[in-house]
Amino acid sequence: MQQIKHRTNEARTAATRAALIGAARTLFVEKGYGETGTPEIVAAANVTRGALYHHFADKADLFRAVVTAEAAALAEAIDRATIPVAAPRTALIEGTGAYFAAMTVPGRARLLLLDGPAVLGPQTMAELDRSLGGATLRQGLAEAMRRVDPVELDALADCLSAAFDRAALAIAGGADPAPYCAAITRLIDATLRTGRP
Amino acid sequence: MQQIKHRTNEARTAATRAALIGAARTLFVEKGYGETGTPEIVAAANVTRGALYHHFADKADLFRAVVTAEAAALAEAIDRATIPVAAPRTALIEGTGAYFAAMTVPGRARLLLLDGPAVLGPQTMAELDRSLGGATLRQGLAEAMRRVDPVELDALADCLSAAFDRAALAIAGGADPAPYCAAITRLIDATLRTGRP
DNA sequence: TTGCATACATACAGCCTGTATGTTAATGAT
DNA sequence: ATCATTAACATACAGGCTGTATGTATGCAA
Repeated sequence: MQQIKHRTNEARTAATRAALIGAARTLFVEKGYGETGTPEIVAAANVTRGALYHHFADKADLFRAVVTAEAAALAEAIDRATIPVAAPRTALIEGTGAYFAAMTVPGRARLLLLDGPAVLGPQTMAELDRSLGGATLRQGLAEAMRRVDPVELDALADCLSAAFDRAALAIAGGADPAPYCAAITRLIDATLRTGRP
Repeated sequence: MQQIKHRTNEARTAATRAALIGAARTLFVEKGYGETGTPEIVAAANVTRGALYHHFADKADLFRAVVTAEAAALAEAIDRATIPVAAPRTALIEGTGAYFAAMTVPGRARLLLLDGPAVLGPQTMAELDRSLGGATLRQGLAEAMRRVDPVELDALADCLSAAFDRAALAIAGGADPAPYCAAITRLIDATLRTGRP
């Protein structure tokens, strides 16, 4: 630990930011945003509060960085698992399966579905979702239901994703995944059936 | 304001509790749970912090009282609007309409759908919902879809109510209600259609 | 009326947040 | 290679907030 000579500034910044985000993620998941103090975070990251407030505007800004990283990891996991498929219905089913699988990462549901919306607001979370994960669900629905008004399709995608979120949260909370998967599959199939008479 | 002689203890308690819950509700809605301090609350309620901590264990306990009252008001509004109807499909559509109408009360969506779950936890909110609003949606679904496994029906009701919640939150956030109502109606009809082949 | 419990009010200790200021090391220009 | 500048911290401080401990007055029951 003594050979740390001539470290470039860029590397220093990356290291401390990563340490802070990692430690903060652990504590935010364990105790929640409100119950986690910055002294605790910097102690876990082996830095001082000065470093924290040098890299982040405030505690909420650090939390935003944690949530953004988590959303990016989620999007990447889904992208990685989603192989381009022909049938739109299959794509939707597989997509939600990938979503559920990626959502089992410990703490992810709490960060993205519980504390995130409360601390950063729903519109910030929606923008984040749009900029990263993209409108995968919306596109899948659009492809499968051509005759639906695009404005209603937006709302429909929003409501369906809320249903998926609730299922993911319930599973993360210890619920049996099977009935939720069945319910979600039923919901998708039922919705698709209304798109083409 | 000087004629307050010989007030019974019960009345005093009811008055201060009501003043605290009312003031807290206003501030929690305006600024959120985390950004609202107890000094602010007691100033708005014209009491001292001593009174607050005499009637409530801590700030979260006061918040719980606010959320409980809000959930009770929501349940009562829905009960009041829901006239016993014969057709189960009509009952479901009317029920969600009553839910949306009751959810337009300013601040209600934030309290019940945003800060509530984050501060009190999803299971506490679910228990609260169960003890007050009851399983209206679940019962309606069960009546319309006899052949579905009860366990899956629970999950289905949970997911559907999440979709309703998202719609209510979006509308409370300024979104156009029309497409959301259309999407929800479509979702209900599509789901019901899967219950009876 | 007298003793007790309730309903507060006040004071205090500890923690946490954000900022201001100081210090060291890297970077860019000469 | 040197020097000025700036980034990357570290430390110290002020203010506010939470929860508790203690004190007081009023309703209540015997």
